[in-house]
Amino acid sequence: MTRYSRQHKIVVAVDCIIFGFDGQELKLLLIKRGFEPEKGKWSLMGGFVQPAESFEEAASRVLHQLTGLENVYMEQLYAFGDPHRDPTERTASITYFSLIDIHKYEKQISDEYHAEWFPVNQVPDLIFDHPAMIKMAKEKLRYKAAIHPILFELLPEKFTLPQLQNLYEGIYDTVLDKRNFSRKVLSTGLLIKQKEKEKASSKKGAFYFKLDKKKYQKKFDAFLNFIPNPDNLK
Amino acid sequence: MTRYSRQHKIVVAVDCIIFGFDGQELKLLLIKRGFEPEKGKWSLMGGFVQPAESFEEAASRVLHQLTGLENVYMEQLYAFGDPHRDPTERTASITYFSLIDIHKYEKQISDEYHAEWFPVNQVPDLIFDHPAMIKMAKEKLRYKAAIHPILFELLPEKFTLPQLQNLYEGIYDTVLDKRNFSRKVLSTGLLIKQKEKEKASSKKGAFYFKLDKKKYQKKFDAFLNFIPNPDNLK
DNA sequence: TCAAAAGTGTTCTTATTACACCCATGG
DNA sequence: CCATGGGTGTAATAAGAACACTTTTGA
Repeated sequence: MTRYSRQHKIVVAVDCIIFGFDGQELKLLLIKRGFEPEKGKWSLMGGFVQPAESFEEAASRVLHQLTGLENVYMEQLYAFGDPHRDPTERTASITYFSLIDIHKYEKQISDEYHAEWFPVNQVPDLIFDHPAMIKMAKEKLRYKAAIHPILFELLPEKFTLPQLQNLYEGIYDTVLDKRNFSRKVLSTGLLIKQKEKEKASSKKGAFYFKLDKKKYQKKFDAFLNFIPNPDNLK
Repeated sequence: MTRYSRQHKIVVAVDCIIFGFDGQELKLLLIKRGFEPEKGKWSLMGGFVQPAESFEEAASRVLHQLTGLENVYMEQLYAFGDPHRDPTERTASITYFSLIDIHKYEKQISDEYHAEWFPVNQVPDLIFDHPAMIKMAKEKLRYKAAIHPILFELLPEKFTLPQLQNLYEGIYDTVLDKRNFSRKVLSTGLLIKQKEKEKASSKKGAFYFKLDKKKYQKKFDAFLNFIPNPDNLK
């Protein structure tokens, strides 16, 4: 068969913007780049797309390499293609952002890559256009979480309402009324109250909830509205 | 400097999903593909990314080639990268969707490519994964237009409320109450009433409106809510 | 026994929906 | 003079926001 013989060809990589939540603040998993150029500098976890791989497969592979995790929430963010974004050679980057339960990733794997979690607002200097990627990912997360029940992906299987509220407050850098928050969240029908309480962070203890996975699938694309005035955010 | 010498390289193309509205229904501009493989079949307008071009630049160039238009609404949709999506040779496609005023494009240019407008729900057989691209673009348009004042991009500078309502009704395949619709639209403050009326489509005539460009810029990312129950759409 | 965090109810305000009549005009 | 499509108002309902006290219990 014919080929597009004279066409310009480009190295294509994937980069993963990996979010986690430690109960206090939103964090990003970054690695120390292991090869030239910019070896030893901080970077998003990435990798080159291999001949038999789709972009999604490459991104899942890369995420798995770093975290040991599979089947986590991941979506394509944006294709970065500026011809000079990597000074070595033209390289496009298809970026993916994922939300993981920070307690589930395998630290020893992560250690091999010299990975560290950084608070989203205190990331170190990064290579190339990775700061722009992170900026876009943060914006998209805030945008999407204001409408869709996406943040549960960052929490462990069982979590409390105060934990969930903390997460929203952290992401939107705001303070929410707990009465209104719990009413709104519970009114979605997405949460199932457990019998046990989390007793570590308060004397009274807070009830655990689990996600109702079936309803979650169904409501995922629904427009919720967890954040009162998404317009008025800082 | 070093190069990623042994890395797999990929031909990268852009494809444009071009929406227009003729006053009656939402349409897509498609071309007859001019080269092998699949020469003569219907296709999205596309082109290969050139060495010095970013993806955005390539997409703008391709759109301009077909329509003669510049500075129209365009946003990146998705990067399609399945290794076998083009049987000739591995080719990634970065897709962009744009909204144009259907009356502004230059028909003679379009004729060179044997381009035609098709109602979005009656597109012919298309090459490769172009049907999936169109499906995604339609979904994104509906999604986005339910929240953001994006559909004005499809209308001429001056338009009437009935025209605008027709557009929303067409895109959501629904019927809206004109009293509630006009109240909601006008309450955004985005529209400036003109003195003239459009007299072609009714005896009484309908007032023209123009977009308040400044407010439009400001409110573009705001969450509006033109469609009563985005959840309950068919 | 008290400090600290969890949990819950009511009122007010605003937004959304449903719904029906008059207006202007060209034929 | 009437058929056609444009334009407008009101009342009922639902959703969102503001707000404060009681409960539990470990130290």
